[in-house]
Amino acid sequence: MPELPEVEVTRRGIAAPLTGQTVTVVTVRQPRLRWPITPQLASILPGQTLLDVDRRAKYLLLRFARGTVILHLGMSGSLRVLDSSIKPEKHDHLDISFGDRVLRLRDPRRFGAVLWHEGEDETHPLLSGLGPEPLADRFTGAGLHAALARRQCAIKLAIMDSSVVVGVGNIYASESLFRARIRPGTAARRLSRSQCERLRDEIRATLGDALAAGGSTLRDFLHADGEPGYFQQSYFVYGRDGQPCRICGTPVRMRRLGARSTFFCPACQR
DNA sequence: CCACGCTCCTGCGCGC
DNA sequence: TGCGCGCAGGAGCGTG
Repeated sequence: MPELPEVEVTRRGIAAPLTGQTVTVVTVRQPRLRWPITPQLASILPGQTLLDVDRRAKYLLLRFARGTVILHLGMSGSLRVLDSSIKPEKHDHLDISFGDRVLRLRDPRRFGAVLWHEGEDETHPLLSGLGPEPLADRFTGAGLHAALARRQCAIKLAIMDSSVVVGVGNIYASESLFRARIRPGTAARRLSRSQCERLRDEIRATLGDALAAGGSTLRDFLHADGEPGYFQQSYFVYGRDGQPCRICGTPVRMRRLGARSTFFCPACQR
């Protein structure tokens, strides 16, 4: 599932070949994603030039003169830049064509979203109220500590809450907490200031490492086959229930937290 | 304000 | 090249 590093790699992968290109045709084959693809997209976009591709949380923001395409990949979404002659396959729901190249969205589970928005980002309900970007300087240990002060929920749920910090999904939540040596079930408000500093640093390091690993897959965005922007890392704890901790050898444990699989080392994490 | 459960959807793994 | 079932998962949203 695309987490923030994958989304950022996707952003770079599509921005490079498409920025400055002008939309010729929009083809919607299946509008029913998480919300319907904005119906007017096919009439609005042609003739407009892609000015830039930004990212906020896991939302990709395709900038045009008249507005922004807000695009989320959900759980199974992927974007590729292909030659227009390549035929769409099952689950290829949307094409934004730029002459002989096409930006193609594939999303088998259809948890993604493609919405047209005119106006400032902050005026859109999906973008207003988002917390800090984890890789930006504005995300600080002190700020995290303050955000957690009244939260009784498990720290893992808190860092997956987009009003606290954006872009930390299920995998990297477990990984960051392992690296910060904090139990996922700890009440958020119980974290000390120094633990928050540590957690902040490890969230950044975890996402940063994944981003670095994904950078090498950029070329895949211009290929027809292979999964673009996806990269299998070797995780410390995620998906490793019962296997030895890579640091101390103690079997990794799995538990449910907010209906999500959560992994931790009972010895390394207190 | 906060917490929690529901919901969307399909591929996959499992048991038979 | 089986079939039917149940789960996983991002994140918005409604409810208490």
